[in-house]
Amino acid sequence: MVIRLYDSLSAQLTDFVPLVEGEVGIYVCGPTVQSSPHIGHLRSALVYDLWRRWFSHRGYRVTLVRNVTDIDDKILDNAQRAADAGAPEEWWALAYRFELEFTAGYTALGVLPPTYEPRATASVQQMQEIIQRLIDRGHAYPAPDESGDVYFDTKSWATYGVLTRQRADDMVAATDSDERGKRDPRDFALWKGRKPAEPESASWESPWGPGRPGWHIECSAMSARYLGPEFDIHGGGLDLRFPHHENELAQSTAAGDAFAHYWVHNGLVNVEGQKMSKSIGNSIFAADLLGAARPVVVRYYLASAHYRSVLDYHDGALIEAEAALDRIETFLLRARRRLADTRFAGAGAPLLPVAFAAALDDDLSVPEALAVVHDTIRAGNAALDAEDLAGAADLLAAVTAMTAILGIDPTAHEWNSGGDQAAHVALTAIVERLIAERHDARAAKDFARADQIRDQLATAGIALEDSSGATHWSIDGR
RNA sequence: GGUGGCGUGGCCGAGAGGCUAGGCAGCGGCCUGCAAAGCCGUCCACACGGGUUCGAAUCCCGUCGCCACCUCCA
Repeated sequence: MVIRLYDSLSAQLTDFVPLVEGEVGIYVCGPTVQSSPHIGHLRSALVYDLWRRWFSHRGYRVTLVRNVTDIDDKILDNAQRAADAGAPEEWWALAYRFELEFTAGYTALGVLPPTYEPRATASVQQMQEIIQRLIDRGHAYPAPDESGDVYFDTKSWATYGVLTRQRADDMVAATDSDERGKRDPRDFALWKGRKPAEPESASWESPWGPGRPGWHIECSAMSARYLGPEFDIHGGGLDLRFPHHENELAQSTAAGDAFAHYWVHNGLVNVEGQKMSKSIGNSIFAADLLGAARPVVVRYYLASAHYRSVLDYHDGALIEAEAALDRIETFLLRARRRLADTRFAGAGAPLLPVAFAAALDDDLSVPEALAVVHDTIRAGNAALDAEDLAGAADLLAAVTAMTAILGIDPTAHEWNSGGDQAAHVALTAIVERLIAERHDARAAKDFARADQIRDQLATAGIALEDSSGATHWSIDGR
């Protein structure tokens, strides 16, 4: 079965053909760690986590590289601002502090660590080598002023603009405030000469004088360093297509690297139909989102729209996701409860439904895959209703396998951090005592008393469900 | 000016020439002492106007509305 993906460069769905049989190398643009992670960063990381999980399931050996850009104008600006405000923090401390926030957000969401997570500052030498190659090949030039800047010469590269299908002449002239020594306004900085006000720690020696890398070069350097000059998939947010990815593509190919075979871009997240922006102040930060619902609910929500669609965050979005996930959780628990202590416990062929696999093969169509999950749950519930335990066991195994691949099994260990065992034992004793009392009341047809007990437990957030023979209790549906 | 995308039932959100997802909410039923959970049924939509076709939500043309990017961006 072949995996198909939408390649932004050719603008069409394409069969994925790996460079090396059985292997796939994926480079994803990670964050510039200049401020706290928001919902869009989480979605992006999750999208490539899902791609990675699916490729792995399909038997590929996946090398996923997601960088951290830890040197950049904004990081320096923010550090300077902190100093101005009387709360000095070194730029590298600031960058690392935010990097830890990103990692915490990813971890909470169940995003698996990438194979490697390189920092830009650790690959400055590799960047300089590419810049030198570009100069040697006539595609880059040191600025004629004394700035120490080096620019990519867009006019020298005929295919500049292919990724976003733009002709240079049609582009709106850059409103770049600092053109300095550029030959053309579209040229972009590969290397930025050190300015007197900038900290020495943010400066590296180079053949063109002390300075630091421009914004795009780090990805060209790190992708080549870890995946090779030619690799399979390059991913990132849709907003990075231009200029970031366009420039990466231009500089890498102009330097002689074959670069990525496929380009994948994930859609952005809007809030109440609007783009998130600092000026509107409508950003949904990772910490807020993860505080608003169980992490697995957030994961389900972020994964539930197709990865290339715009995802709109609105009031109630998490409640809807919670409802859908509760359905999954209720089935898993119900089925395991019913099958426990039968010969079907833990049985069931763990076969992935064909439709589920086909959906994910088709450009990672998680929405369709989720439809299969829900269809399977309906069939599983029906099997349980009909006391078809063999059938239920198979369907339970299928749902377990599907939700494991998507990382949305709410009963999985990763989402359940132990809790207080002693407290749980104590609670169980009390609740079971009340359930027994209610059982007696029901047997005596004293339904007023039975309902009173149920209502009291409900007030404490404990729900009772009667089924044939036994009463099941749970806290908040869990 | 250039490039790309979107408009689907009460809401979210897939699909992509005929078999017309899925979730949530609603309604009817079954089950239950009553519930809950579950099951069955129901609600059968694709911005608008033309066209192609035996057949269009899907293809083509046009119109309207919305959005993104064009050197800060996941």
